[in-house]
Amino acid sequence: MLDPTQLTTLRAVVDAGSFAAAATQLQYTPSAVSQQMAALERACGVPLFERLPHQVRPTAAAQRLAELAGGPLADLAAAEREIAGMARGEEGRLRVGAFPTAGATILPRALAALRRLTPGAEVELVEGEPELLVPQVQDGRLDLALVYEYDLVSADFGTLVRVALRHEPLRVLLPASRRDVSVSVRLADLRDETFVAPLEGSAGAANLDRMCAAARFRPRVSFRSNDYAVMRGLVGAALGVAVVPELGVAPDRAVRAVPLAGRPLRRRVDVVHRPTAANPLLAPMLAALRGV
Amino acid sequence: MLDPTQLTTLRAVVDAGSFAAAATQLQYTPSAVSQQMAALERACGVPLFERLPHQVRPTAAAQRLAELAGGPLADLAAAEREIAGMARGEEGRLRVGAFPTAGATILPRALAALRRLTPGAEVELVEGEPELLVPQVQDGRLDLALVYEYDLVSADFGTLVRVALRHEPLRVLLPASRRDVSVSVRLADLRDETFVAPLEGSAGAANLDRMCAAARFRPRVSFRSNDYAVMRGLVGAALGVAVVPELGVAPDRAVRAVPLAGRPLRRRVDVVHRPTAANPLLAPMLAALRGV
DNA sequence: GGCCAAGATGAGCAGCGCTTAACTTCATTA
DNA sequence: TAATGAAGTTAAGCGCTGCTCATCTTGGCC
Repeated sequence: MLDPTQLTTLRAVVDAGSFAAAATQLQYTPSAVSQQMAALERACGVPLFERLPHQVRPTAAAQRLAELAGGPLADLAAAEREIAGMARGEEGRLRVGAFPTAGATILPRALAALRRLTPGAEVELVEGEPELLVPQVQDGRLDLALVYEYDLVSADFGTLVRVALRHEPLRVLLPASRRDVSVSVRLADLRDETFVAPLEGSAGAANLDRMCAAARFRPRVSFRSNDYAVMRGLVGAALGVAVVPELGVAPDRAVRAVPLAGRPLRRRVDVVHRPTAANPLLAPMLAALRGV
Repeated sequence: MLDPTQLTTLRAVVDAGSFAAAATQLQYTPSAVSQQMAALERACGVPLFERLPHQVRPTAAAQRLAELAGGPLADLAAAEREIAGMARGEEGRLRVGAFPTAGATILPRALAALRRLTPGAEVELVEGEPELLVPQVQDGRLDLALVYEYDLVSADFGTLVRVALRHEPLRVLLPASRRDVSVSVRLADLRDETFVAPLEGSAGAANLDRMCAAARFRPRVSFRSNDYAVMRGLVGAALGVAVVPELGVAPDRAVRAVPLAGRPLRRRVDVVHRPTAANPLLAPMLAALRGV
């Protein structure tokens, strides 16, 4: 492979018209230019200069080579600049996963902060439950993901790095018509209620089951959904009560959200990523998330 | 400047999927590949691989870089091939000058021979008198030139290299009607003739003057031309006699060409070029010319 | 549990490419 | 004609680079 350094020097020589001028321009000694050009001639197997007293004259081969080398040298420099931009996080793409509620709440604010930090970055968003996102982070399809884990339902994040973002207390959703509870409610007092529960098999459903088991009852379930808006609607229609994390609470005149009495049970929200911080945008994104 | 060797290795790694496979493919040791990629990462300032047990996974930056580098690397290789072709004389251009008669006689045969030697070569032809061509060879506008020099009119070729191609005897052109001379003629016997001479100031005219001066007379000139066909026409019309080199003789029933008696006076035909054999096509062309 | 494969790391060594310095060759100028 | 200076070349020296070889680490696999 022809040496780009020598080709750059060749172009400088052809442009400047002499070894000495090219040396000045490139911050070399004339000797270095002379040796580089001699080496390039050896590599090409063709004379690149006619040696005249006090000057050199580029041959047709040298002029052609200088011309041919211009494009690739510029392209390499452009590639270097683009990669440097990626290194600084000015360009590049970050693939982010998030559980549905986070996508609507935490993420937009974090992404706004990221945009301020790295205006050129592209972000690809994937919504899904932690069980779906974690494998994608592990195998590299995602750079990071927002996931949750109930205190009572441990999840497996393998070797991924977890950064805790927040701990959400769980709330009980009651129809607004219910006046029999005030500032808080004990779960055991809900043993005779009908529950609006998460879908069977989900971490939320397992969490509810374990909470109730700790309170010595099995919840009677009337409806199931993983969509907190749906759950609120059902509760507001007095079709049951629900236990949801704080992010699942929204202003709704038909629904009251009441803290649980006793030891606080929570859902933690984590961001997970591979230990290798391979994407330069990962650090700013983590910073943005922590700042929310 | 990013190192093309490392970029080539990067592409091999991204293609092959592992350092070891790339090493095998490129005839390196795995250690060399590992060190090259570490150096490239240092140069880029961005992780190019996620290190997993027993494998590496190229990051988005690595894939982008491999993609970006493909073009320039291929272009550099293509440039190298083209220059190698020029070095072998398979392509490239040779700029040849020749005096007018040579252009019609010696050159075509030499160029046919050159075409056999280097089929891909391009030849640029310039016709002109030696006084015009020699400076063009000296300053590089021509690679070589066919020139002549009369024995009696020395020419200045500066530092150019001269290769003698042939020595042309001079001939006297007489109207065919002239029966008073047979196998040869002494110049002194032509002292009362009218001459068809080369243009004043040309080497041919100087040659005629000096020849005649040596024979103790000044030629009476009726017509002047540097075109041998014109001169033959004038002689054939019995408007004078002429002295021309052998290349100026052509079959013509109205004209007889007779050798000069006495010490042979000649015109030498040389090829001249700069001492630096900078054009790879120069050597084959010289060979072709010598072969004519 | 032992083995193997992939990659990382350190030592060592050869070669490359720079600078410095001295030399050659001309052109310019006194 | 001699001195000066500029351009290029060449030799010496040295530090850095980049390879190989050897060794180590890690984790999958029989």
